[in-house]
Amino acid sequence: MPGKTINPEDWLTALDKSGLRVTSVQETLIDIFAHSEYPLSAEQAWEIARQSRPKTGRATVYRMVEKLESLGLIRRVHGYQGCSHFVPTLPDLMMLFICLSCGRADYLDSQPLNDLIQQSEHISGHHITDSRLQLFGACADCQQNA
Amino acid sequence: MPGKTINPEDWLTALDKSGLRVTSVQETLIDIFAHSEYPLSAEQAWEIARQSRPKTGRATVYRMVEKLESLGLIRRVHGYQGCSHFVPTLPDLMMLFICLSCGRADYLDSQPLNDLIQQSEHISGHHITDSRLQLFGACADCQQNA
DNA sequence: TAGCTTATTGATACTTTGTATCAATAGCGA
DNA sequence: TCGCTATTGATACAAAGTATCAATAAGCTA
Repeated sequence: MPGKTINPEDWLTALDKSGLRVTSVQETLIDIFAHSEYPLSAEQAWEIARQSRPKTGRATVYRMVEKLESLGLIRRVHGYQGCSHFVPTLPDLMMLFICLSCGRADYLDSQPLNDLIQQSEHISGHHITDSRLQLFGACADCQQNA
Repeated sequence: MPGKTINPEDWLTALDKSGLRVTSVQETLIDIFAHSEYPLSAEQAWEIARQSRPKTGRATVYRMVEKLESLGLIRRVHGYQGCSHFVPTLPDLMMLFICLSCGRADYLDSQPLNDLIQQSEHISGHHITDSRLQLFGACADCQQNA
């Protein structure tokens, strides 16, 4: 599956700019989310964090996940694994595809979604300010290997 | 907000056909979901159910919500109120809009979504078998009254 | 670089949401 | 109407997430 990279440095900068202190827990968690190919829940992130940082607290991870989400650095995945998993946000690549076979996430160009939203606004008369779209299926790799 | 109607009779028929026994709890819950303008959680449905049927058990409601969902009679709303709320499924009207002001749900024609999915499949090479799209904003009514 | 201030952390307790168990109940066919 | 058995309600339990608060550590100041 095609991978787009994420720079943890940028995330720390974003946290710093938001007025928060930059701590070692943050670095650990940012690293975990930035490098995972799979959507992670707070619980899963906690488990991974404790491998390299055993005393990491559970509440701390939940708090940090909340912060990262509210800063827009990670986004919630709605769907097959429940609604408690998160993936890194990639700027300008908004549409999320999850492979039901290997579980990996892929990001698709959001322009078609933007068009759809405009169209729906026009037809319905509603003013649309936000959207959640998730696509599921078999990724290109898994189709070949099947 | 424009309302499309739902026939509880059809739901009971669907339950019957699925091999389940038709019981009074089911009738109560189907009625609740079919007539609510707002997405309801299992917990909320339980509260409403006890108004007319005080001894209704909590687990029973959770079980029934699960059944109704697996039969495709209600669908989960992913978004602002968490991911535990459900709305009735309307055939051929798949795209869901939730008004952030009044909370009501509206159903939009899903053809644009189908087009989008086809387009995304073509571009990405993934095989898309399912999708979740939710739109949020201010409905036509609430825009006027603002 | 040591000290001070205060945001952040970790541990714990708690709340909420959802699931498993099982005897009692009530659909529904005979 | 009877009898079989799926469904129910009550309870206990598990999982997911939040609140509290003393201890810790970031980062400023001198």
